[in-house]
This record gives sequence, C-alpha cells and structure tokens, in this order.
Amino acid sequence: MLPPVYSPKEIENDVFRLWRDNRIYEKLKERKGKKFYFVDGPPYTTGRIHLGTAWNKVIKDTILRSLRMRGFSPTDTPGWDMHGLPIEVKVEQELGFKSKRDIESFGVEKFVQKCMDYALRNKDMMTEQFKALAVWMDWEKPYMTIKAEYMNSAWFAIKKAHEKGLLERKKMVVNWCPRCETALAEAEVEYADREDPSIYVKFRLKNGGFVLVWTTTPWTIPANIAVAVNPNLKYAKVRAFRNGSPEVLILAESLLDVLAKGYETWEVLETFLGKELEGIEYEHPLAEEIPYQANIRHRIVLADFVSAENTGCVHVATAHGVEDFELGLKYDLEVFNPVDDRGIFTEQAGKYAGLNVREANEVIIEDLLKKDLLIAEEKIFHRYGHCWRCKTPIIFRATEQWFIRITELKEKMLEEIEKVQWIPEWAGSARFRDWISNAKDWCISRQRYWGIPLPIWICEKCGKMKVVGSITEVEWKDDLDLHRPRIDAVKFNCDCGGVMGRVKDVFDVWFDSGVASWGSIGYPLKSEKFDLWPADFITEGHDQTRGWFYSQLGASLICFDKAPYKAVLMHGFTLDEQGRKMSKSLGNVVEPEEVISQIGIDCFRLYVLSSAVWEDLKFSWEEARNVLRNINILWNTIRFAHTYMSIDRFKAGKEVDLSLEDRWILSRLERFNKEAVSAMERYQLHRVVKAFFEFIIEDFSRWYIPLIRSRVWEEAESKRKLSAYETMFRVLDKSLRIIAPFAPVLAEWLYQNFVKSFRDTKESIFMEEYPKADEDLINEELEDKMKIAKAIVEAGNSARSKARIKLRWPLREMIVETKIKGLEVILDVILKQSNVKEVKFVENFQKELIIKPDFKKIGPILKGKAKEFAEFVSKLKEVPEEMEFEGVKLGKDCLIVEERIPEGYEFAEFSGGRVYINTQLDENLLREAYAREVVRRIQQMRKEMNLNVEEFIVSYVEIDPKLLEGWIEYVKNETRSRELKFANAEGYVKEWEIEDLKIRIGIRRWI
RNA sequence: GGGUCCGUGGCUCAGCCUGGUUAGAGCGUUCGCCUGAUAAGCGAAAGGUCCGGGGUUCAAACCCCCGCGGACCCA
Repeated sequence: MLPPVYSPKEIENDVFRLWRDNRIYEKLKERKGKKFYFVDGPPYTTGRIHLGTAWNKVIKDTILRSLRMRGFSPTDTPGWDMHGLPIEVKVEQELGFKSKRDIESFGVEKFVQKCMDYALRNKDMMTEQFKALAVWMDWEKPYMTIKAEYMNSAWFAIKKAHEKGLLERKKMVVNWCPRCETALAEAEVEYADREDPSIYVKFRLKNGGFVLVWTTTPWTIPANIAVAVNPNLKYAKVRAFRNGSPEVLILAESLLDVLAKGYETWEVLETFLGKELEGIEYEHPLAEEIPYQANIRHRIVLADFVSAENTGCVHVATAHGVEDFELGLKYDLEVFNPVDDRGIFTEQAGKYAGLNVREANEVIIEDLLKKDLLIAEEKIFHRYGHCWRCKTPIIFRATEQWFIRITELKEKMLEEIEKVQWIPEWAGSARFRDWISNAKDWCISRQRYWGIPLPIWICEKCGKMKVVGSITEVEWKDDLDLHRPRIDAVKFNCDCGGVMGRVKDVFDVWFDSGVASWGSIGYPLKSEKFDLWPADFITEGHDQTRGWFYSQLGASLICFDKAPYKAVLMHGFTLDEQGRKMSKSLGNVVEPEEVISQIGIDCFRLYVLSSAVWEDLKFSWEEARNVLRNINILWNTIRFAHTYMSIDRFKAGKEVDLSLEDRWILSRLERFNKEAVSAMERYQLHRVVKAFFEFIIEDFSRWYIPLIRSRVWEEAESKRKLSAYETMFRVLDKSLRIIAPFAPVLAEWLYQNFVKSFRDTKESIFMEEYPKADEDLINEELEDKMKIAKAIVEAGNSARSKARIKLRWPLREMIVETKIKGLEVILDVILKQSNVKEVKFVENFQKELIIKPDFKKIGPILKGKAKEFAEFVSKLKEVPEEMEFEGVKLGKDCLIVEERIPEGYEFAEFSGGRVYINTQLDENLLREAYAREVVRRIQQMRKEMNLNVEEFIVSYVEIDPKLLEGWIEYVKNETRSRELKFANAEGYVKEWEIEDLKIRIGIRRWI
C-alpha cells in the first residue's frame, strides 16, 4: 500500500537517499550522449538564494533533466560569480571600514583574503540551497571566476581587444561612487527617487545683462566652464522687474513663465535664435571664491541636446557630465575637476576645499544668494543614480579609465543577435536590440581590490604599454594566486630600459561573467572542450538583458566575432502577491526554504513552472498550495491503481483486449505526450505542466477511473479487469516519465514504488528515455464521441438535480434527443455514468407545443378580431413561419410558444441537443435505490472501523426486508458481508436516515 | 521623450505564436451530489463590453493601427 496521504518530506528523504547511495547522477554523467553545451549564468555569491534564483535554477534543472532523458549529455557545470564591489562592501561592513584608506591601512593582502573567504563560504552555503531544490548540476566541479584559470580567460579577451584596437585609455566622465571611490558601469547604477535642490541662477554677461541657467547640482557650479544653448531654439532678451528695479536676462522664449519665480513683471526686448548667442562671454558666478576660475574664459556654446525645458540655457561643467564632456571636446574647453575620489573638493576649489560635494550644495546656494545671483531655490523629486551596492548617490566625474570600444562593435552585435533563437522572440528582436542600439563604450576599469587584475603594464619611463594575454606570461604556477596585491609586484623590463608596472585597476565584475562561455571550460588554458563552443542554450531573467546577455555578447565579439550562444530563454522576476519587488524593507520576502518546507520541492517546482516563464511571477501561497491539491489527485489515482494491481499481483506488458474507454484514455495519453514534446522543444515549460494536470485530473481521475471502477472490482482473472490494469499502468508509467524533469523527486519516488512493482525497471526514472508519442493511438473520432458522452452524462445529472433525484437512485430511462449519429458506441458509458437502465437516442422527443397568440402584438393589428385569431391559433399543431388571417399577414413573432414535456420527465440541454430523464420510480427501482443506500452506509462504517478492503463482515440492518427484496445478494457482495441479518443491530452500530426512513445498521468482523 | 511587456468574471491566471464550437481553469460565494483512490473529490448556479476605438477578414480575445492604464528598461 502507498501511504494514504502525499507527504513530501518523507518522499524527499527516500529519493535523496536513493540518488546518493546509488550514485545516480554520477552514473548518468558517465553515459556518453549527444553533446549539448549549456552555460550556467553564475549567480553572485551573496550567501542566500532568493525565490528568483531558485526559479532560475529550477528552469535550468528541468531542461537539463529532459535533455538527459532525450539522450544528450549536457554540460551542467554550475558557475559562481565571486568578485566585485558587493563582496568588498560586505567585508568592509564586517570590518567596520568607512573608506579605501581603512583598507589600505588594514593591508590589501589581508583584505583580499577576507573577500575570498567570504565568497567561498557563501558559495558553499548556496550550493546546499540549490541541492535542496533537487537541482542536478556538477556541484563538485563548478567554475569560479576567482580561479587563475578563469581569470586567464578574461586576460585573453582583453589582449584580443587590444590587438583589435578596441581597448583604449581615455579621460571620460563616468559614474563615480564617492564611498567606494571607483568608477561604476551603467549596469552598476541603480535608479531611485531622491530630493535635490532645483535652483535658477543668473550668470553675468560681460557685455551686460545675464543668462539664466537651471541646475539640480549646485556643487557642479564651481566647475562651470560654459553655458550651452540650442542653436535652433528661439531665445528672448527680456527686461524683468524685481522690487521695482529692472534686470536684463536671456532665456528661451517659450519658457518665460519661469521668471515668475523671481520677478513681478517682465517685457520682451528682442528675440533671436540660440545660434546668435555663440561666443558671448560671461563671468563665473563664484569667481571670487574660486581663484582658479580666473584662468578660464567662460562663454556661451551651442549644443543640440539642449531642450526647451526650465530656462533653455544649460550650465556646462565638463568634468561632471557626459554630454558636457563631449561638448568640451568639440569646443576644446578645459576639463576642470576640483573633486577628488572621495567626492571632496580639492584645493583648486578655493573656498570650498575640504567640503564634501553634498555639503557644499548649501554653502554654494548661500553664496549665490549673497551675490544676488540666485533667482529661485526649490526642491525637486526625481530619479537619480545610486551605487548598486552601497546605495550612495553617484556623482559624475572626469577620470582616466580603460574602455572597450563597444560603439565600434554595435553593428556586428545587432547582426549577431538575429542569428540567435530568442524565447520569447521579442526578448531579442525588441528588448535586447534596443539596449544594444543605445550602448556606449564600456568602462572596464575599477579602482578597487577584489577583482580580476587588469593585465596591463606600463613603462614608468617611456609610457609604453604591454597587455598580457595569458597568465603563463607572469610565470604562473598551480598554487599561485593572481589577485592583488601579489600581481602588483610583477614587473617587466621595457625595451627602453625602464621598468613596466601594472596598472592598479581591477576589472568591472561584469566582464568576469562575460567570458563565461569559454572561461567555464577553461579556454584558452585548456582547449579540449572548446569544440563545444558556442553555447547551445542559456537562460536568465530579463534583468540580464543589460547584464549577462550583453557582457557575453560584447566579450565574445571581441574574441571570436560571433555570438556566444545559439538560444536564449529569458525568464521573468519573482514578485510578491501584489506585484511588488520583494525587499527586506517592504518585509515581503519569501524564502525558498520556507516554501519547500511547507509544500515540498516538487510542488514548488510545478508551481513556478506552471506560469509563462517570460512573465513575472507573483508569488502566492494560495496558488502554490493549489498545486498541492493537484498532486494529491495524482497521488490518489496512483493509490487506487496500486491497491488493486498489488492485490492481483499484476504484471504489465501482456496482450490485452482494450475496451472503448481504454482506447480512449490511451488516445488522450498520446495526445498529451505529443503536446508535451512539442512544448518542450519550444521551451514552453508551462504548457507541459498545464497539459499534465489537465490530463491526469480531467481525463484520468474524473472520467476514466469512475468508468472502470466496476471492472476493477471483478473477482479473479477477469480479462476486463486486466485490460483496465494494463491501461492504467501505461497511462501512469508514461505520464510519470513525461513529468519527471519537472517534478523529479515525486516522479522518482512513484517510479520506485509504483512502476517498479509491475514491470522491470531501471535504477532510476532518469535512466529512462523521454517518451515519444505513439500517434497511431490517437483516435480523434473516439475522443469526439467521448466528449459527447460526457456532455450527455452531465446534462443527465443536471436534469436529475432539477428533479431532485440523487445519482445513487437508478432511473428507468434516459432519452437523448439529438441529430448526432452513431452514438451507440458510447451507450454503455452513458448507462454506467448516469445510473439509468435504458438509453434511447431519438431525433425528436414527443413533446406538446402550446401555442398562444401574443395579444400585445396582435391587439393593435387585429383589434376586435383578436379573439377569433386566438381560436385559430389554438388549432395549430406547429409553428408556421408566416400565416394569413383574414387577409392580414402575420409573422411567427405574433405567437408565444411554450413546450410542455410529458408528465414524469425532466430535461437539460447539452451541446448536441437535449437529454430527458424519466423521473418515475417504480417498486423495483426503489428497492435497488434502498439497496444502494444501505451499501453506501455500510461502506462508510467499514471505513470508520478501519477494516481492510478484503476483510469480511456480518451486517445487521433494522429495516423491513421487503424494501430490499431481490437485492440482498447485491448488498452482501458489495459490502463483503458473509451474513446479512434483519435483526437488532450488533457490533459497531450507527443510526441512519434514508430520505424519511430511520434505520439502524450494525456491522462486526466475520470470524 | 524612446523601447519592451502586460491588461481576459471579485481575485490569480491559461488561451493569442498558428483567427474558426457556447472564451476555459483554480480560489471565493450559494446550492446540491458522489465516494473502499477520497484527511479528498464532483456538479450546478451566479459572475465576462476578453481595457477602449478603428482596420483586415466570411469570421478577431487572437493579426494590424491609434489611444488609455500598469510594470520594467533607457534617455
């Protein structure tokens, strides 16, 4: 016997033990199958997996398992992304550090070691969490971005970039985190709302008047070099009055309303296009506070990016804005950067030296006010970039950085993504395409410690550069760690006689994972697996559009001029029930462990795999638990099959005569199989899960099993029984194999405890082949017929319900009124499921039409003759389309037609017609009904007594024996009563009510 | 401002790729039923302008266009 209730925990223990003790995964790994190169997108070693990571790995595992069953030997190396700022920040927090200085004084070597320990510890914890999801990957041999061999793959790429002229060092304005003191990539900037000042400042023009600018970053004013206007926008020179005194100002004509912020009235003196303003010089507003500004000639310049917003005049600080910087290149403006790595003003900033830029905001506003240059000061709530790890607001800063010239690769990238299969299609053709089209050069250098060191050496004497493409060039041996600071000690001799030292930077961590498609197989240090490249398949969340999908494509184009993957499945995000992101601050985080412990691994997997992968998944406990109910139904069907097959020592695989319902369920099975295979090939995992439950619940549990129940209860070697067993077995055996990749633990357990009992099996269900559909068994006509049978039975039940007659009470006849032919084949099915003695199919069931005139309609037309018309109508036997009465033509809408069905019948509609039931019960039917009522109650009592299904009893029924006349044997048979006595109840006694009749029933074990 | 996705009963979703019965599930509500696979299950009822508008078509939840609302990404 199977346990009566599905309890995931025990099953999981059993199966994990089986897999471990018999080394199932390892054995599968030894099999030589067709090659399939899958690359795992490495999760970052943060320490805990969240629902999204769990979902991600479950998708991967499902696909890997299905590939193995389909005869492939997929690569299943898990990856770990272990470098970078997030870990540095965590370690800094643990050590209580505030800035890079703390790290330097602590010692870089010790710090890096701490980072490594942290990453390794987290990797181990997360490995256990993934294993607990029944994810089969090669956990013993993962790829790690911190291994020298892997770092070598990145060096290889950078050397390639250098050879192709795609690596360059240039001064650029970058996103800069003043806390982490490093440049950040676009992908490392997180946008969040924040409040900033919004100020309107006037810059005094040398030839009189002012130009009005607007900014949200007062701290950039000390670095102001120019003011930009749009050459094609109309500007106005106005005379504005404040407290009665006039001032002349220039701003965009369409934006004059902003003057209301600081002036009472104004008048336009003249208008002109922006281009006429080019070259006009002005005085820096803080020239007195910042002596350095005296060296600079400030002037108005032209820029297309200036839009008609705020004042239409943009303050340009070449060191603090990307567009500003580029504009500076065009006009050959000076790049004046008075802000240091920590976001603190340098000596060059004069009065502001030593102030943090955010603190400086206030001081600067104050100074502008004193000089009467501030028109208005407001607050603005806007999206602003923050460091992805420490949440500090970023600043823009011009620095020297190393770049990959992605802009030169753009065209090729767009070309390459067209060759990739995207699931869904728009992930590539729209979303990714859009991202690439907007791509900028990739800043790959970080001024940090925990990362792959940039393999660039520069001669201290002549400035010559050497890019190292392999760790073998730095005399690497197995045990040598290549992280900072050790690598910093490596020097090369320059041809000029000088010494080359390494650039101190490390790689942007996104570059690490970008080389995964060859780094994970050790290329180029090892090349034996490189023939696998490029990847056949990868899958990650939609956030990886700008992350891993992109970094891999860029790195791969540098090295190999083609895309590193052939197919990409993009999945969604996990959100909370209301569709919000899960976050600690909202307190709505659901831990995968918690879910697993509550509903089990398989239930969790089936739940997350049942919604469309590319859509966001709103996690709902209720929905997840619903899946448990479905699993329970599957469990119950298997328990049913198992119970009887075991009693009869059934062995599968014998020739049997299949009956109608057997052939039907097998047809449904093959159809499901066909659907599953086609969905699987298109990575439409949710369709497989949906189809599975629909088949098991709708077809197998609700329809097939009730149909064969009586066959299963037949004694001895009944052929009908054996064919039912064989059919059930085929259905379950195949269904389990189809769903095994999705619900591996459950499928394995049922394979071991159900399938194995009735046929020779392999060691594990995962050594079986994924089933192929046998399309010859699909019988469309039979399926259609059965659909009709279902509809008829349902209509019959509905008619019963109207007549208030329980299904347990047999009925004499059912008349099916329909034009559909050839329903005789389903006669038995209907008889059985409707509990009727006879079923007739007719085209027209006799019924009486009652035709009355619609007085409301005919009254106005026929007036006084209406009564005569009523007489005429009463003689009609059928409804005419049209009639003529006393020379007036009348349509059938003048008639009200009612149907009267014969006395003693009730009906209900179905898609092909109507079903009538005869509601008259005669003596014999009544006795049968009573017999069934008694049986039902005795069965209930047997169950309450916990009797074995096969055990015999003696029954006592306090009822007039006449009521059961002719049905006594039936009752004894059904209830396994050796004796049925109409006497005072003994043993386990209960009182019952059948309709209005009160009876006492007693049963006891037969000894 | 640009791009993408989503919008289907009270709620959560499937169906859309590949147009074709009466648009399906689950949850919830009400009323019934069934049961030796039932710690279960099943049915019925109520509940739908398939976001709105236009187009293509014999036929549109589905394909196309224009809006509206929400989410995400970018500027």
